Amino acid sequence: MTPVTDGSRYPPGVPRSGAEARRRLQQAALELYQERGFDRTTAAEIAARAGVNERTFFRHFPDKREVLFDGEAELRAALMRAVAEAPGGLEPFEVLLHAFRDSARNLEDDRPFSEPRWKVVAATPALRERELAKHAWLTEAVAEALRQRGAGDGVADLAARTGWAAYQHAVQAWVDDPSEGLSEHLRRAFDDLRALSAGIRSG
Amino acid sequence: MTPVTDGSRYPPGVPRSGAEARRRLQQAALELYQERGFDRTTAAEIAARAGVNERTFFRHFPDKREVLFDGEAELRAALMRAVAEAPGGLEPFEVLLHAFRDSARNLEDDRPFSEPRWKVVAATPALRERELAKHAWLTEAVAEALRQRGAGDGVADLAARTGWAAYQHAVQAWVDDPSEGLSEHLRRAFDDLRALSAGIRSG
DNA sequence: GTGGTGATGTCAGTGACTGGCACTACTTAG
DNA sequence: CTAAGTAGTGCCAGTCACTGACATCACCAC
Repeated sequence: MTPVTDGSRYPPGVPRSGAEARRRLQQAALELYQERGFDRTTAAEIAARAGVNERTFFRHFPDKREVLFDGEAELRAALMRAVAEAPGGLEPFEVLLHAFRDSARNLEDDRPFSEPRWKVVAATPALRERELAKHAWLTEAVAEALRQRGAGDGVADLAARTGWAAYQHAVQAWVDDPSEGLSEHLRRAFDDLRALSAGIRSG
Repeated sequence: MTPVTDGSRYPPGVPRSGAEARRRLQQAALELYQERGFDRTTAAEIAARAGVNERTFFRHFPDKREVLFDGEAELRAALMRAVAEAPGGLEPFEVLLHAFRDSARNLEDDRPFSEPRWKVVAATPALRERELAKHAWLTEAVAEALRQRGAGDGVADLAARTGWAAYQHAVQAWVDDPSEGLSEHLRRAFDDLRALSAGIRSG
């Protein structure tokens, strides 16, 4: 009997929910990116470590980068919800400070889990590019949420862009100096932004 | 006589400065990206239209995206120079407003030439990603220039990030409404930023 | 005209990603 | 309990981005 395709080497007993394979692929990818670096890791290697076929990798993720950026849709939704649920009567930047602090809590809780991911992303140009694209996407979501809160188009866009920039500054400061909480860094970032802006002579 | 490799099909009479081929490749790439879209354009097609070998394309540009992002080093240098040469005694944001207006002049002059490029970039996710990476690179340059002007690390980073965000907002506003100059949009962006920031309650 | 240098052409090869088809596990209607 | 139906996977062939190695060609200096 000549060896024919057996159709599946997927481990027996493991439910084929798809979510399982997905998780294993993410885990395997992160490990390999840490061990060998992103560039010297092939999709086939990731799939092998996850116990699936290379083709399956690309069924779960559109490309090698995206495997590290899962859950951005949830983050976007959470961010928009936080903006929407901020107390009424607040100025746009105060709304953002409120929303970012919300997001900050998750960030601080997940730090031990997501720190290795950060390091890999920070060390890999291709992954930083993707991250910046995700941030642009999130910034648009923030602007949209501000609009839904009644802000004008111009104000919403400007506040979202500059507010996000301040947020990123705070995150960076927090990574460099974790002795203070992200919430404190955020507070200081917006305060400093206010001080800086006060130096603009109008006209 | 069997046909052997002739070594070069580079058009005779054309000097091999390299800069010539480079320009032709950029032109061909932009044309093809406009006609068929970035994704359905192969590097071989670009090279063919430019009259060179595919390999030559990758000698001039590290990848298919970079061909549309030439001269960023000069832009970076010009930006840093503009920051350095801003009048003394100005607040950080005023320095940036000054520098961005400088950059804005070039942007407005080159508009007819660079507008098709913008459209292609805006329409192609892969190219937008690259553009965001370039912007991050330029933002770091601005921060560095502010530091060389005596600004502290924290202030330089925050001002560069938020200032760049305001700049991008202004550029977008200008593209949407060219009836006013970019310089005016910039002025308004920074004024609006000041007004927004004034709404932050410190603490 | 001879040698050096820079730009190119040619070829082979790796790896990301895709389409198509077959197969298997889990679900649901009957 | 059996028969579709569906979702998740394996397998294969193919395109294309990109790279390394080597030969060839144009131009410049001596």
